[in-house]
Amino acid sequence: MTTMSNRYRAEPANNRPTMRDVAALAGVGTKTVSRVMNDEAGVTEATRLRVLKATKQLNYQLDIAAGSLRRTGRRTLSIGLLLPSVANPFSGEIHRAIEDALAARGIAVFAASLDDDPEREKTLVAAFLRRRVDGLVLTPIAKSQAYVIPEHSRDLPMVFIDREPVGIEADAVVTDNAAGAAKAAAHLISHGHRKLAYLGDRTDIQTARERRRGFTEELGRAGIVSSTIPVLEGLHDEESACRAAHALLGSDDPPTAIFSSQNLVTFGAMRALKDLGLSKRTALLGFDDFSLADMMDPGITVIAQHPERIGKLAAERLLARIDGDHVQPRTYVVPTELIPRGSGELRPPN
Amino acid sequence: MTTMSNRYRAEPANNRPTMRDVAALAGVGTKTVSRVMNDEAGVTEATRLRVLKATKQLNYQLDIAAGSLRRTGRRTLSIGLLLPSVANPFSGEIHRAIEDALAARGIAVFAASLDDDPEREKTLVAAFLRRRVDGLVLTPIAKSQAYVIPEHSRDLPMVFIDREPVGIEADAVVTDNAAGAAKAAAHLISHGHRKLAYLGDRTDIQTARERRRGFTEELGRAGIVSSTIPVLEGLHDEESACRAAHALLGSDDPPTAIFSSQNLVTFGAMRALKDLGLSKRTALLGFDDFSLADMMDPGITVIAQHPERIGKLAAERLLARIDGDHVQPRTYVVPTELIPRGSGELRPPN
DNA sequence: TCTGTGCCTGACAACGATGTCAGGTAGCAT
DNA sequence: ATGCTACCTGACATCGTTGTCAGGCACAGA
Repeated sequence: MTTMSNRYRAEPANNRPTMRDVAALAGVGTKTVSRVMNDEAGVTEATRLRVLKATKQLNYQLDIAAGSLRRTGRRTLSIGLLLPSVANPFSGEIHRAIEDALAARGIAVFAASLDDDPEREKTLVAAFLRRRVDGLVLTPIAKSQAYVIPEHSRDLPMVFIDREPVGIEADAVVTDNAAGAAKAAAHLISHGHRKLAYLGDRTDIQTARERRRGFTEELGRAGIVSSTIPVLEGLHDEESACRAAHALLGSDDPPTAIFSSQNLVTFGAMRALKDLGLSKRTALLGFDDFSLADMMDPGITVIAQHPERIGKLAAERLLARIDGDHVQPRTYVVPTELIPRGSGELRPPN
Repeated sequence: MTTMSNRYRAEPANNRPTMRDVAALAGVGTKTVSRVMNDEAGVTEATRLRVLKATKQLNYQLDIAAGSLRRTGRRTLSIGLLLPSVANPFSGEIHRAIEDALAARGIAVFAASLDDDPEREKTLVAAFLRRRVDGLVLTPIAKSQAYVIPEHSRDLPMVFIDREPVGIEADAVVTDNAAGAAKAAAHLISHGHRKLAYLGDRTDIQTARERRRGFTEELGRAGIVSSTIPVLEGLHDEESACRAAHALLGSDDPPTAIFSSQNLVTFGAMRALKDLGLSKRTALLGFDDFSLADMMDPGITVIAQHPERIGKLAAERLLARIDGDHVQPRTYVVPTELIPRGSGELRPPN
């Protein structure tokens, strides 16, 4: 009879065991199984072993989601992480640092990519909320993050990374972009350059604006009239940066040093310098480190960010909030580091 | 009175609204709200709008986990992804492709890093199972994956990537490692090399063994006695690879061409060649592409894998299984591509 | 022997949602 | 006016787990 009816099942009858199955097999109540699974006190060692044995026999796994439904605090032991792209190495480092910091607490990470799309930001945040994550780590891209105010007020822990949010007061962890760019300018100037050039990313991005600000402010401090310094912006990929650098270097009065505000822009500048045979004549200093920078000829001098520190700090702040910390939200700034490798130490031709 | 008692609350009373709150506000039953939230048929437009309005007013978000508890099929709309490391660019590409393939279905991705630790593999899989993911995409690292047989038999969709699992018959998506390595050998041989060398990764890794097999088999086909070809293995990082390459190139009868089986090994070889000033004399061909390979001098010729294709295929297989596909599990092989950039086309000195 | 004190346990309700199913209403034909 | 559809709608049980709480048992002290 039963075998007959099995024949008509679309799926095998092989259902996942529940706490009741374990309880029945161990001859105890479900609550006792629950206590054992959660390492609660007040269970005899003998009972505990009996339950664990049943657990193994049935290959039972606790259902965290079902538990969190009833559990006080309703923790799902998961958080949502929104990155420019999980395929981006900088994002990958941050992701890894966050994972490491949360793994000890058994918290799993939902990761998703924004692709510079403000709409996606909202969609993905909503998707995380529907999964009742215990917290969010977000890279803001939309014009305003005011849409998460309701959740933030409901005490959903939230930390923004890389850029500060707009329209909401919340924790943020960012690189010291202005100081880093200023450091770059100072470095080039100290190597004798007066004819600098700035190759920058899209100006709608906060970090790009900060880097430009730091750069030009440092020019001011050095007494260089910034109107004499070419500033090419809106470069968001290698190709456009390469074209811009070509134009710059082919002009009547080419710069002796280039500062590029971002990785892809740096790559574009490197290619242009290589094309024109200027790699060893025109100084280049890029914001953001990248692998193999030291293997180039000359090695590429960079302002390195510390993605692993950003990730670690963000995770620590998030955990603190999850644990009930209610201090005033603030922005945490992570310093940069200048790594000289040759390209930034080239001196201007006499 | 209420204000007084509020003073003693640890947390704001600001609880997340439930379906009952929405139902009450809209003046309907919870089931109707459920129907609206899930776009089920059979709700008057007027009712629908009333519910949606209440939804917005309360800022209500459906709880997917709670729903999946009762929902037939018990889908959580999430999957687990296990990678060597989320910080690894190759893994990042795969991750991204998987995310893109699953986003259309509203499926979120839990990502985690293995760090070459077999124990972590089991721990992380268990963590995913406790969250009742709808499927798993795993990079196997443990000696055997037999431990997931119970879950696999319970019809939990599962696709292994990069390496085939051991001790279980399941879908896998892998690069054609042997063919790629053979292609590399043939390429070097066709450029006049007879004195090749092989720099390889740890031999406990399946992909590394496959690459070595493909390489030596091609030597055989070309009539080169493989015992005359130095094979240095067990290189798992840039430093050890660099040392090995140094030893090799400094020997009495150095090779005229080097094949490196993996990115970090390639980097080590590049550094050694640079140190010894041999970059433009000794041919180098690496397995696996990397960014800036074209910016080196000479550009580095590689056997490129297609992480985006691996990820896409893995996600497609997983979705098919989730949708009830029960075909016999098999291994899907993704071809490689030789990208000539200069280093692999150097000819041996006469 | 009897009472009291702890310590273990399990029955039961509840978490937030959905499947089932019966009831109610409107529209149409008779 | 009546009966029949067809369509909407909501009450209720239920998914797998945990919080609450009361009951039971062993052991110690009187």
